[in-house]
Amino acid sequence: MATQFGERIRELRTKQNLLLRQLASQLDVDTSIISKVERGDRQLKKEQIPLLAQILKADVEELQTLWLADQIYAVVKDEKFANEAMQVADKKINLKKKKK
Amino acid sequence: MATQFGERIRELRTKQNLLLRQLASQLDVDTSIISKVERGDRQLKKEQIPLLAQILKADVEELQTLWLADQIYAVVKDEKFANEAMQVADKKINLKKKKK
DNA sequence: TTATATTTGCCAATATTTGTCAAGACAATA
DNA sequence: TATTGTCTTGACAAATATTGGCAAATATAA
Repeated sequence: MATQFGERIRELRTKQNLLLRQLASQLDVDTSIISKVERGDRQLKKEQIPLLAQILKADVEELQTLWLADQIYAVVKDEKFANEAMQVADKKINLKKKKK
Repeated sequence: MATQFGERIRELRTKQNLLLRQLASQLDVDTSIISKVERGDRQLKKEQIPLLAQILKADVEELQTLWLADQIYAVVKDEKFANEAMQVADKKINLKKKKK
């Protein structure tokens, strides 16, 4: 299954008639990396997202959220108790938020 | 903040009057590793959970769930859009489940 | 104090991730 | 069919992260 992030990137890129190689060159990585990212074979590095968003004229926060969702999914995807673990993690996240 | 997993392990271990070194020896790792795991400085390897559960006479699935929750939390803990990403990931998880 | 338990910082070994390159697949078209 | 351009894939090396163990430091108890 492809990643949310990758699918969105491809969508944005093709809508703007950008070639993989053009996007790659602006991001300063090899074309193959973007190809893999869009297909969900690889994760982009978090630090590359802001520049990517800029190139694609996209909302950084949207891309960061999709990227993060992919990271979460990667961790739980084959786990039997994914849902239970998500709930436990969720509680902790919101506990932390309250504290602030 | 300590991990859910680590806190539970310590709880189980102390209740059974096991020393770090005794638990460590049964798990065949250095004492310091268990110390770090219990304090949340380190994550235990997933493969070690079944044996650990056995030693502590605990429910494997409970420990696996706590462990997984910690992995999720580690990924999102400093992220502004943790909640949004969790929601996105959640959708994907349950989509997958339906397919089966 | 002394003895024992736990914690901490550091290192080496191992594993994972990242990026590049080169070759291959595929489609459009001359 | 041969050519061109785009995209995909796998192999590899370099960079980075993780793991476990040691030893010194610290805490706890007798």
